[in-house]
Amino acid sequence: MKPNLPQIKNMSIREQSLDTLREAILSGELKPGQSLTEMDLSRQLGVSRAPIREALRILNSEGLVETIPYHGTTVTRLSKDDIEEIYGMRLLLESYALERVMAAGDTAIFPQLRTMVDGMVSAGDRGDLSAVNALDRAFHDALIEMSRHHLLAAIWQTVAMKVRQVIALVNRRNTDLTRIAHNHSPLLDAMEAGDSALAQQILRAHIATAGDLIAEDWAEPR
Amino acid sequence: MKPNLPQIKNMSIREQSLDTLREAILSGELKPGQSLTEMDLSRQLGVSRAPIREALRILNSEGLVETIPYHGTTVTRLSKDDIEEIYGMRLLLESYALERVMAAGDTAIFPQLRTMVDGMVSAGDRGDLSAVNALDRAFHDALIEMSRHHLLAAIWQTVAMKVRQVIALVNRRNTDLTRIAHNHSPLLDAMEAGDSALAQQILRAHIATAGDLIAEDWAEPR
DNA sequence: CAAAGCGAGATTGTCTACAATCTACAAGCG
DNA sequence: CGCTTGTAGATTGTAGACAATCTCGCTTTG
Repeated sequence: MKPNLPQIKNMSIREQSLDTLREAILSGELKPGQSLTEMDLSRQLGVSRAPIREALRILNSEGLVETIPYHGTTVTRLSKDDIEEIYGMRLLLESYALERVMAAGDTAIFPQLRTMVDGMVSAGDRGDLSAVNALDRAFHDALIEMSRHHLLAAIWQTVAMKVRQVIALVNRRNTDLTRIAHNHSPLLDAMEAGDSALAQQILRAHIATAGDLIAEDWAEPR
Repeated sequence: MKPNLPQIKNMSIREQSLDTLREAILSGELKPGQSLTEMDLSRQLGVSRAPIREALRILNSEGLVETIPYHGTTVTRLSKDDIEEIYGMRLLLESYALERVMAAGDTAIFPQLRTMVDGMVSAGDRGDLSAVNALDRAFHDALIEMSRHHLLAAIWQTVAMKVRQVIALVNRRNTDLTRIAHNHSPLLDAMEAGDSALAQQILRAHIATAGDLIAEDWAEPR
């Protein structure tokens, strides 16, 4: 009944441009401080300036770029303070999500998380960095999703984007990644055991550790 | 040496349109569900569609309007669940801000807050609704500002907008307002006394009460 | 009579051209 | 020499025209 066809591309040029630019920023392809001129972008993407401009407005309100009138648009710079703020906010939001998930007491959602954790651990053991990152993102996104709070999910989106950008810009040590991968297992254990306080404690330590590792390595660019 | 000239207005048409539209939505002039056509807006504001479109993209990413391709843009509808989410998020963010403010221990900021509270109480006593609302907003904005957390402030912006919109759409009872006005005083007292736990408790009760009062009165439109 | 197909009108999506503004460097003036 | 001023080039801001798409009522057809 639902063939689930691959949904032929039906996105407006604006949205395609938006996705392309956002992906380039989050992946670190476009680096903080880099200046973007509408003409260049429109030439590179083979479209006119109008949809590019609208995409840049959106990126601007998402905090990924900054525009100065008649001067130009640049990818937002990230300072060490910014990173600490990002991880502080991340902790606040995820902690709230976890609290809601635990309060709801819906155990049916745990197997899904377990699959991700297992995958993450094995990916970490075989040193597949990008797989660990992808599953890590999926796990935390799922946690937010399961909290069933639309506004929280929307805000999470913007914070998670910044987290992604930061991670793409630092060279994570391999050992850190495996450690992070293995950290998810006890968190989920505590959740499954219904031990809300312990789960909170592990989550806090997990995120704080990740944030500190990043902040340590952060080289203030230029 | 500094004649302090009145800084001639130099905002782009896009920004002026954005401010005008946002203000109209937040004040309730443009009601949830109302449809906005770009042509109408550009005629009413006397500008072309380009800056209107860019303004609408921004409002869309702020969650104030929703756009369906080739169909139109409408002011985002608000359900009772939305209001509960908004106040839940508001509580989370303000509580975090208060925690940071108390941890910083900078007492120099309190007189400023005291002035607002005094003004709010007297405005409440003489039944000046709009003054109470304005000072209430100023108080909570100041609290966020004093937490010295740029990302928190940015996120607060979007949540505070929704709060403003909600408040503009309900008929607040006069008695509620004076009660809310007087509630700020003990909060500030606890802050000045350095009693972080009590301040948190009062803040939580204050926001939760406000949210419940709103949610009670909320008539699901259409 | 019901359902599919067609077409007019309206609305959004995109493009191109032009205007306004900024930066930088050179020319003029004390 | 130092400061102001003007001009050129580049970039963003805005406008208007055209294309693509949707909605909805009408017609046609089985």
